[in-house]
Amino acid sequence: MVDPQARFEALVDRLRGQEYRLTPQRIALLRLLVASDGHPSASHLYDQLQDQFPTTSPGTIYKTLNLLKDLDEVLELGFSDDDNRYDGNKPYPHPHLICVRCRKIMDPEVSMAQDLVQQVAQQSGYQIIGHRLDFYGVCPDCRESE
Amino acid sequence: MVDPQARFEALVDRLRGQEYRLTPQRIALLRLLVASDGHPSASHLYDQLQDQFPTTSPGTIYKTLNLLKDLDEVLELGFSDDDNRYDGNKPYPHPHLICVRCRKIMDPEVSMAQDLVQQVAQQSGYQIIGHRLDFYGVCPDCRESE
DNA sequence: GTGCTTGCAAACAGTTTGCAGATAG
DNA sequence: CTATCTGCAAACTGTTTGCAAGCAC
Repeated sequence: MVDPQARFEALVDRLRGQEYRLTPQRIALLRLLVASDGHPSASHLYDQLQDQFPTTSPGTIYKTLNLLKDLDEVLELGFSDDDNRYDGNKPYPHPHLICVRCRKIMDPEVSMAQDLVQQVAQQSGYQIIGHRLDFYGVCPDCRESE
Repeated sequence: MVDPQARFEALVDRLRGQEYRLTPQRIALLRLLVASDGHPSASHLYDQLQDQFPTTSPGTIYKTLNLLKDLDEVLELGFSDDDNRYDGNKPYPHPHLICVRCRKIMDPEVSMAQDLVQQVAQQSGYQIIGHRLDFYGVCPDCRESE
């Protein structure tokens, strides 16, 4: 759906275009973000960075993720009972399918989602500026190993 | 939509039916829950209980809310960046309309929501066991006072 | 009287913040 | 050279847990 290399370059350009610095740590994080389609958590990203940057810290990762979030280049999925998850490939609201067992997060294809947003806007009179559509179930892998 | 008195009695019966004790604190909390249609937070409930029970503690409130949640008699809306909110009147998943300014939470009338759940189930092959449909906007009151 | 519940305080977990030293541009 | 970034550690916040005393049944 998204070409990882193109997306990586777009993110690099976006940072370079402003006064932001392209540190090796940030470049590695951007690569990980665009290479993940499982919606990684900060601690997952932290683990993956240990090889290249054994001294990197959670704080740095959160700072970069928050920077990207402020630039609207990453979508943060917050959970009150679990780590936040991040999507650097589709940084705009879209439906998510969450396995309650292994916590894998997928993007289902649902044509009806935008229609629903419209319906809420029309019915309520609110101007809808964002949404969060999460569906919970057990993924095929977890169902199998029951 | 829900008769508060009837709902209150249903909750009381539910607790009495099991081995749970109907303490004055719990009864007051149940009354507050069914009387609120604004999806109160634990700290909001705590504030409201101060008159009647000046020594009540957040811990007790959370314990009772978690008990009701385990009995599927209250719906918990968790937020990673804000207090959890609780709905004791409609303790099943349904769409919410959230004001990003004053954090008021309403229940929009949306006929399409169940269709969307169906569509996700069909398209993904997951058995959907829950969902969370949140829409963000600015409520009329807050829009007015801009 | 029994054992669930309360209230208090400490613990918890994920995230944020502050700061001194390091480094990208 | 300078302002931003990193890494570390402490702080923060909402929620949970442990425990002794209280109270519903």
